[in-house]
Amino acid sequence: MSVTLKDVAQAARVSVSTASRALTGTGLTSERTQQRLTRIARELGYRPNPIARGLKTGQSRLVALLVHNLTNASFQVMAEVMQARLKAVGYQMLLCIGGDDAQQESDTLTALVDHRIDGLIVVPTGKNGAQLKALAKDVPIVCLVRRDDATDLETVLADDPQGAYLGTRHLIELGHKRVGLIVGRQDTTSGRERLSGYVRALREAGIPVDDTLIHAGHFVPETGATSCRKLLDLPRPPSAIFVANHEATLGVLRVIAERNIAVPDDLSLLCYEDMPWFEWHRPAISIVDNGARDLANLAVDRLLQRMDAKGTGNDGVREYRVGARLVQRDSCRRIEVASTRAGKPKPSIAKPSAAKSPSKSSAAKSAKV
Amino acid sequence: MSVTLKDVAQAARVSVSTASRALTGTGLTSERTQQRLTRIARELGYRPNPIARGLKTGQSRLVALLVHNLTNASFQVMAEVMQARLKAVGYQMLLCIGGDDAQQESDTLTALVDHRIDGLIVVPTGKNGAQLKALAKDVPIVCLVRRDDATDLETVLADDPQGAYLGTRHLIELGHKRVGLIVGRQDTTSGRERLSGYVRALREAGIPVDDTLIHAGHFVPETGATSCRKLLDLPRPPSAIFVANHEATLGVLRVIAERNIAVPDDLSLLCYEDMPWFEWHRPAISIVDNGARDLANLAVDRLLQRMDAKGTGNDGVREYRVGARLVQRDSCRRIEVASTRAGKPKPSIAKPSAAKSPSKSSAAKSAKV
DNA sequence: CGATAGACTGCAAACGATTGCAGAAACGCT
DNA sequence: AGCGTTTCTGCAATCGTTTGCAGTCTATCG
Repeated sequence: MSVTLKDVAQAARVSVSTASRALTGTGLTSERTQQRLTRIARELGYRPNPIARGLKTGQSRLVALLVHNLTNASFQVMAEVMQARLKAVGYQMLLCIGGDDAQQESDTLTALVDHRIDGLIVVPTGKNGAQLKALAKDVPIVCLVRRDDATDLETVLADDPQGAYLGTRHLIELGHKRVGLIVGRQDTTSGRERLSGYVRALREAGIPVDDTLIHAGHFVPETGATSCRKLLDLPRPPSAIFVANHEATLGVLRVIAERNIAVPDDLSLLCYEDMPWFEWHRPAISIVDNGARDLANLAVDRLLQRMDAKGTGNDGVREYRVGARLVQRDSCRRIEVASTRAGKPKPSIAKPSAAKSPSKSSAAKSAKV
Repeated sequence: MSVTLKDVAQAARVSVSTASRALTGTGLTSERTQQRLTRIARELGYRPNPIARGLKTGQSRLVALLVHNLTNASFQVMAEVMQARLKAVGYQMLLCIGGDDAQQESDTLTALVDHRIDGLIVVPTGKNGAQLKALAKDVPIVCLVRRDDATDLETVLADDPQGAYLGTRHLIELGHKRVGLIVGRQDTTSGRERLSGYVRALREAGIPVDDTLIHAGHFVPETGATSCRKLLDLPRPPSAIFVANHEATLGVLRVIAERNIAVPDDLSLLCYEDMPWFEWHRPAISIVDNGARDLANLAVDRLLQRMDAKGTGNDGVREYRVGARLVQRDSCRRIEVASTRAGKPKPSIAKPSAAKSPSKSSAAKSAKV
């Protein structure tokens, strides 16, 4: 079948062990034989068998990335970034789709460690914490994007509190007083943290938090649709909606289309995490970018370090954050008075009038004074 | 570290070989010892080491799926389907992103065979035909969605000629005489085949093929935008556009939004391959479904069969097609049929008759095309 | 010139499983 | 009881590498 080390050794008239040492560079080998062997190996097209090697060394040069699904565009770019990074240092990346099913995730997990992966980056569903914790003894693990509270694994998170804060503040600075929030389930890290960022921005601006403006739900488009309808049907509907639940975005857009709502003229819209077509949507949709590339890079950094420092256990830091940033496009508009259509005359005398740094809002088309 | 076969054998006071035979079920083993061993193995938490097993058997129980990217939604569902299917028969699926880079694809390919994968399903870029052909000697390979002309690999294709034919015929049956086609590069299987299906439907209906209505381009949104503009700017623009290039769809939608064109009142739109948000877009977009799930299933079927019938080489059939079907939603509209009885070439401009579709046509704030 | 360190090299034993072959036990039959 | 079958079990080799240990060779020094 394929060329083995033995073949190379025979061709070079040395023993297998010498060949091994020469090719791996380990051990003492004379300069000459080393060069000779690499040449011969190349000529013969020798490729070391990772399986045999793995059996002996206990390593596989395989790193797995386990995500629950790939519909979220961020995961696609993360996967690509990671694959490139890992390949550069000699690892093959295994991308596995865990599904939302706990059993499925669990099975995949054991299959992976059976295969003696050298490292694992996982977006935990939170349903297999115990297993993850146990596995962490055998293989370096880094959690991504979500924290699993049942473990104390090293975790790389988006700075969701900050991202949600930035987004909300942006809308407030544009003059919005009633900002609807559609956010994810409150039993997830991101769900909670984004809500808190939203609240913080409101507080900071002295705007009271109105519970009727906040909708938390599952990570599916339907959530977005129903939440959006409820928001719009409010007696005093919001002048801006912050969709801080990526998966809900489609549902929101659907309702907006259904009702022929003009964005941003009738309603400002801000979303979370980019989609490739957002900038081509009319109007182009402004977003809070959670920094997927940075997340991916940091996760790989952490994992590699962890894999190197095999024995070294608890090294202090367990949680990393990567910054979020606002990407302004055309779906948010400056308004003067908060509620435009609701009859109630709003006391426009906002107390601590924020808007100290209006920032050059991108081509604000209609900032009537 | 982990429990080995030796541990189990010792605990059961039998030899390793007996333990192996009992647990794998191969060979002759007494019913009693078999049960006893399985029990002990379970108690000890024994998990066979796939690496060691692989070294001996030459198999890895790993199957790879290599795609060039995951942005195409079809690939995501295919990946999920395949993973589930393969897991059910005891294989772990490796999902690899080849990128559009030939070198990258090539590297990944060799890494995979180095790891002794048992099978490979690949969406070939067409740039590594020679390598694929060589690899096919070592490992069963099935091509998916695209054919690599440099090889004679077994290939599972969508029925693009039929799909394009169905779509075009649908539009024709709705009364459209001028159907614009936006299609992929003509050096790809799908690009050519979809064009041919379009032409066939036209011919069959006695409609002359107008080259100015046909735009072939790269698999990127920009293609869709520029093609769409050109079509709309024609002296006699089409009354329907068939976007048979999935990746171009976003560009088309963008132009339609830009120009405030009312779909389907002013223009009928038919796309190829679903996206999860198509049914929520307003209007919901009709598509030709290429049958991603079926494709995935068939590919797995073929691969598994091929993996079983190891030695058996050329078994005749080399190309499989899975049927396409039309999914009618709201983006295509019947227009006044020019002539029901004779093929009278009637150049009359379609009048804006609103009678036909009772649906709440969207405000129609726009002028005519 | 011989001893000795130092630099390489080869032998052989792992790693954890599978598997051909031969020996042992159990069974039925005359 | 003796014999041939059948049924099970164990020994040992093997897959392709790595690696501890011991042996060989060269060169250097006294």
